[in-house]
Amino acid sequence: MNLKMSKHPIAIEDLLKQCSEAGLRRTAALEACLRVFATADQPLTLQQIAANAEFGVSCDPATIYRLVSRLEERRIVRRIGFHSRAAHYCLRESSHQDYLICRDCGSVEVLDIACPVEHLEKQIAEESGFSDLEHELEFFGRCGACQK
Amino acid sequence: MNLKMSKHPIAIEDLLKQCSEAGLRRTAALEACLRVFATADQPLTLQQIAANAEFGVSCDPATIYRLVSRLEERRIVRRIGFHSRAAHYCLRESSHQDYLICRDCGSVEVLDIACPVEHLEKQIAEESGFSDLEHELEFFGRCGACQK
DNA sequence: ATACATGCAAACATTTTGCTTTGGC
DNA sequence: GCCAAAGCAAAATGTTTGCATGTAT
Repeated sequence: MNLKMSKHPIAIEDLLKQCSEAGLRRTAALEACLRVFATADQPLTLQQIAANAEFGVSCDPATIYRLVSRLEERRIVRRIGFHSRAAHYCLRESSHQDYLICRDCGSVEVLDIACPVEHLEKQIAEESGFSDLEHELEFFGRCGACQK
Repeated sequence: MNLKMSKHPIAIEDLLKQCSEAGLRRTAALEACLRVFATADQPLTLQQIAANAEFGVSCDPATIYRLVSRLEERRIVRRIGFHSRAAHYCLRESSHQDYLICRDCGSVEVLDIACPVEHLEKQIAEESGFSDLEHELEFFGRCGACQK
């Protein structure tokens, strides 16, 4: 089994169509941004998007920020990881690493569940050459209070 | 089954002992910080630590930053989530949400694995009252290059 | 006494917003 | 022509460092 993702080519035109259906205008920055996303083999920061060779045009950071935010709102791209700007810390003593996080209010709950990926972790350690593997599992959603 | 974590009391003295064995001095800020961590029911930001009622003493943000960094280095606390300061984005089109991340160089690889938590996600959705659940699974470690 | 920890101030990186101008529809 | 998007500038947020002073060991 190969762990790395096998990339099938993504058609920019399809993405552009999605965007226009979502009410976005076909601008140079949008096309550039989609080109970068479509060819990227890993998640990118806003800076990395701008710096990518595929991007081609020069563009203000604020523009990329707003553009990607729009894409995120329209669920064409996803922002990964904790959405909070600040880092979170907890005692290592507690072995829990599974979280339930509200997208809206940012609340973080710790889940008390049996970890389902122990076996997977071993396999990844062997195949990837990474050492000292640990993992975290996060569930993102909208909490009861924020649904109202 | 109750998803929420059941907290067993954590002895501050034990933590202080760990710290002193790790070469840290027993300062007011250290004690305050451990008090907060020991009573917290979720991961905290540096600001939340300082603002917590348990903290008690007033203390410069830079001090807390360095203190928690020291605790992290000594593996007494853990920093959760992507360690990068910048947010990462990717196309939603690709359904992959499993990552292998190097703690040192920050590289992010996308893993092509069958997701082991579908079932769990349904259960959590039912029991938590959260809507629109999605999840991410991250493996953190040290990549081959960074091990040298 | 010494080295580690703190406070204060400043630099830094990134995100976010306000306002004007440009350009897609 | 209208409204969304871009550019530019500045504020906001959170992290990180430098240096002088304080304090645990």
